[in-house]
Amino acid sequence: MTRTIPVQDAVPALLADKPTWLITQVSVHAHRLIASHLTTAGARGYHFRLLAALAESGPASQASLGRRAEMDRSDVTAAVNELAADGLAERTADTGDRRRNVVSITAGGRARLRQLDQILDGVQDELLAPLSVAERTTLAGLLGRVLAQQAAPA
Amino acid sequence: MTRTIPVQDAVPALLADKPTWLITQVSVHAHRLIASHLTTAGARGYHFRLLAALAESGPASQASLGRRAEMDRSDVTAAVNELAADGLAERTADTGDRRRNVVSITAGGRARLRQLDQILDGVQDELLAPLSVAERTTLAGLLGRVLAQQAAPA
DNA sequence: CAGATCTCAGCTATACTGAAATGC
DNA sequence: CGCATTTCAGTATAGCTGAGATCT
Repeated sequence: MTRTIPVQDAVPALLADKPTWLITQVSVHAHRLIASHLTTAGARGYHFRLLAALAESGPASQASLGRRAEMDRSDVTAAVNELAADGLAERTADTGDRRRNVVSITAGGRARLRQLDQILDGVQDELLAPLSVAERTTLAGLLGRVLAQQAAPA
Repeated sequence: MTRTIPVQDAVPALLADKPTWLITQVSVHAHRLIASHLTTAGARGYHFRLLAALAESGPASQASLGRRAEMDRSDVTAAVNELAADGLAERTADTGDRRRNVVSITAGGRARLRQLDQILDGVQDELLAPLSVAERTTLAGLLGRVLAQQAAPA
């Protein structure tokens, strides 16, 4: 299997052989695909993450949303503003705990979530095109185990 | 390096099941490990990348270095300044093509490269601790094939 | 009192763009 | 002329910190 990389501009083996390099490069590629496809649809990655969290776990405070979608507390505020401005989510006061807002997904938000999910599924296919279904499962399993260690370290 | 992640704030399945999400999260984790270990040694990731490129392919122009180490042309300038200030690389004029600089690695640079390489090998072990040797090979192979498609798309 | 929440202002690192100066 | 190289200035974005106001 030959790759068309000019010899003079080849990535050093000392680098190319390291798993962290492979992961980083694939991640960069994935990020570009996602940003490109979502931008076409007028969305951002965090829009999808927030809508997914809202759809799966129901209305939530912004702090909880941030933890579930792996977003900083400061950035959730602006992101929810964007979703609300587009009618995809609603922000109301929490009558039980008046420090909090309660953010809920709207019908339009659910439709948007389905649309973005389809776009992202297409990105998975594009990114993993060289791999068979079985290989994609293997890859996801290995990555999942690496991540599990991070979430629950020794 | 902070780790939070209470159990009740689980990542939505719609997200957690996507390979791009797994890859991104592992990449973030890897980046934190690398930055943490290299900072302790007073280095940056691009220092290693540049030194590796210089050691493997010999003296090179900054443009070629940037392509090999996946760095922007603008950022190579500052990075080479840092290496030169530490005596790890030397910048001289190219007598054959007077647009170019020729950057060479020094003896100190080679020693530094060996040191950083050992640090990064340790990071690989830490990141991939949950996987067997065979599984690490499988993971690297799968990621390599995904990347190969990126470098030489259909 | 300690601690959680929301918001805003601002910081830092990274990646990239534009343009000028020089030379092929 | 087009194109490559180096350099600097500036932009955009993500991720994060600090602090204040409010509330449990």
